[in-house]
Amino acid sequence: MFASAPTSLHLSHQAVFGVGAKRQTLTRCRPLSSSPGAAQPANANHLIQTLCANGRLARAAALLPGLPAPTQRTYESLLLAAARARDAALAAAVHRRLEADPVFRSDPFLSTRLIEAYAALGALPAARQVFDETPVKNIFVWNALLKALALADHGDEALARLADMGRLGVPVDSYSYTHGLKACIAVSASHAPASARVREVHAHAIRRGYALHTHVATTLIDCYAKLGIVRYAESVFAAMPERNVVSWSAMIGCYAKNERPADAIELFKDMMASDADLVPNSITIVSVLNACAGVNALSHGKLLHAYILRRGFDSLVSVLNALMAMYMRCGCLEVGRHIFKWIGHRRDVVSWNSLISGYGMHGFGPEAVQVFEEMIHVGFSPSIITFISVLGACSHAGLVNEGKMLFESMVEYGVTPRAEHYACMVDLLGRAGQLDEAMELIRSMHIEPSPQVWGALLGACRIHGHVEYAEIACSHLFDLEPRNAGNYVLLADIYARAKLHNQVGVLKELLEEHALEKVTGCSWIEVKKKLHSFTSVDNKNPPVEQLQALIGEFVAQMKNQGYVPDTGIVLYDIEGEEKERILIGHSEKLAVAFGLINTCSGEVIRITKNLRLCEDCHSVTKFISKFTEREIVVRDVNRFHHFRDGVCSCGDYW
DNA sequence: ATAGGGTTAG
Repeated sequence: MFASAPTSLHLSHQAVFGVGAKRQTLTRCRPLSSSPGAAQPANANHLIQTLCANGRLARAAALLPGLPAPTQRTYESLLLAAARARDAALAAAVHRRLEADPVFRSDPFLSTRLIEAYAALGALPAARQVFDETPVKNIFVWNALLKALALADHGDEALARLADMGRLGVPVDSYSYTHGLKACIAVSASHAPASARVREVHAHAIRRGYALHTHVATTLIDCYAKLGIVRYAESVFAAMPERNVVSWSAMIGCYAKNERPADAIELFKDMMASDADLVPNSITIVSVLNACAGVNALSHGKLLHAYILRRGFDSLVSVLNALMAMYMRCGCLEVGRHIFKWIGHRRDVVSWNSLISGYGMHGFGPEAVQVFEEMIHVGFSPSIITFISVLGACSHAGLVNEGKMLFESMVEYGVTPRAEHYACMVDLLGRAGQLDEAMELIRSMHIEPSPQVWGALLGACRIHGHVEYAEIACSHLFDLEPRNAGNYVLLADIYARAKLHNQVGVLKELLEEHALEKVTGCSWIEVKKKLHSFTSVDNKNPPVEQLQALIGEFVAQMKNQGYVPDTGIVLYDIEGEEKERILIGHSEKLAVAFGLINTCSGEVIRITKNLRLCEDCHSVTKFISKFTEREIVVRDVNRFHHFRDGVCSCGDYW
């Protein structure tokens, strides 16, 4: 009676969960209680499985060698646990045991689990070996290999394996495509560019009738989003018959990632209007909040805030982090700080990073450093992004010594400085006028300086009129990013201010020769929940004339007080008066004028600009804030400027 | 048995 207990227990376990019988048909099954003398096997199998489930891997591993007959379930438990705990030694031990097992050595189910475990451990060669040694490769085995290739960013090999499947007549399924596509978008060293690989798999999926499968199509959208090919993502999305929250979220995320936040918000509205059963989840919310932050659409962000509270999404830290970041990026630092407090003990590194960068972008350098110190004090480990945030904050506030100390301290926290951190330091030193030190730092770099590093130097050269270093920076930038018109324009600007007109001409020819278009200055403002945007070149709209006239009146007032328009920067060969007219038409001034006309007195005017704020707009906006007694908050590409009573929060340092 | 979308950065 008692002797047979383990066996009957085992059987009833299978009967209760209803899995054993099914698995017996799928795979070979070891006969239960093969030797009557060993009451151990069934017991030991259960024990190992229990230990694995409770994370006690060392004990489970110790029992394995002495176990004469492990079951499929035992192997599976061990492999899942090894993958979860990143225990490479355990995975290898199970692998060895499995190879010596006459019953399970060729079992495709366990091969799949083994490949998955090796993939999770980053051991691609071992995963490949298991795959090669599996005699009967079912679709699960193939898909596990494709997943391993995706995790290891081996796009070309994934493509080759998909081709193998076709040649061998293995039917490819939707899982094969999703894994294959994920492998394709890797940018690591490979033969074919990522976009070519994705298009190849896309074409393959079309031929096999899988391109509209919900998971496959959603993955395609995400791939094209990551590659920046928005129109392909759009066409996949448009062709889908059946869209769910995930596909909508992927398309919204595509716009948000590719600098089209306004389209992301519009698509979210479409989603809400399209189907009552389509309910946004936390990921949708986070994407849309990010888009709101991107266009400074505070009123829409507030609507989402209300939605979050109504639906209980405020229980999720990720949502609160995104909400907090949205408020701060829309100019409401205080609200962001309040939400940070509200998150309380649930805050994670992202929350801390957000607060630091929030202070940074609003020019509160010392506060950002203080938050950094507090974060360390309460036991958080700073990440790569923490340092980018805090160094950026130092840069905006001109905290050179603090920045240097933080940069030096990075190694102590186990964070190796990357090009991004060097770019922050070059920016910090350069803005502060320490151009020689900035140059020295670049020369001391043990990694290749990125375009961002040279770009930071070039930006500093523009502020301080340093022609020599600007030329050095550009000699690299023209090589690294030949199609970036901004670099040519900056250098031309530096030459123009140095009155080197011949060189200005040379650069203008270069721009035309390569048909490079500079980014048009664009500013926008939200009035009555609607975004109104202005560009500098657009002076055909009748309302713009009215706005220019208003600015003209302010400028006339300012001239009486000794203001001289900053016409040194305009690159065209035109007369002084025409230059002034162009300055008056700068998009940021137009947006301010529009805000003055269309908002009530006392209301804060919030403007967003896609480029750095120019000196002339900065001076004029300071004047307007005093003259009209209006608070004006301008967000440019880098930071916030709070204009109040003729003074800007940046202290004219930006 | 396996799979799809998100947050912090200059």
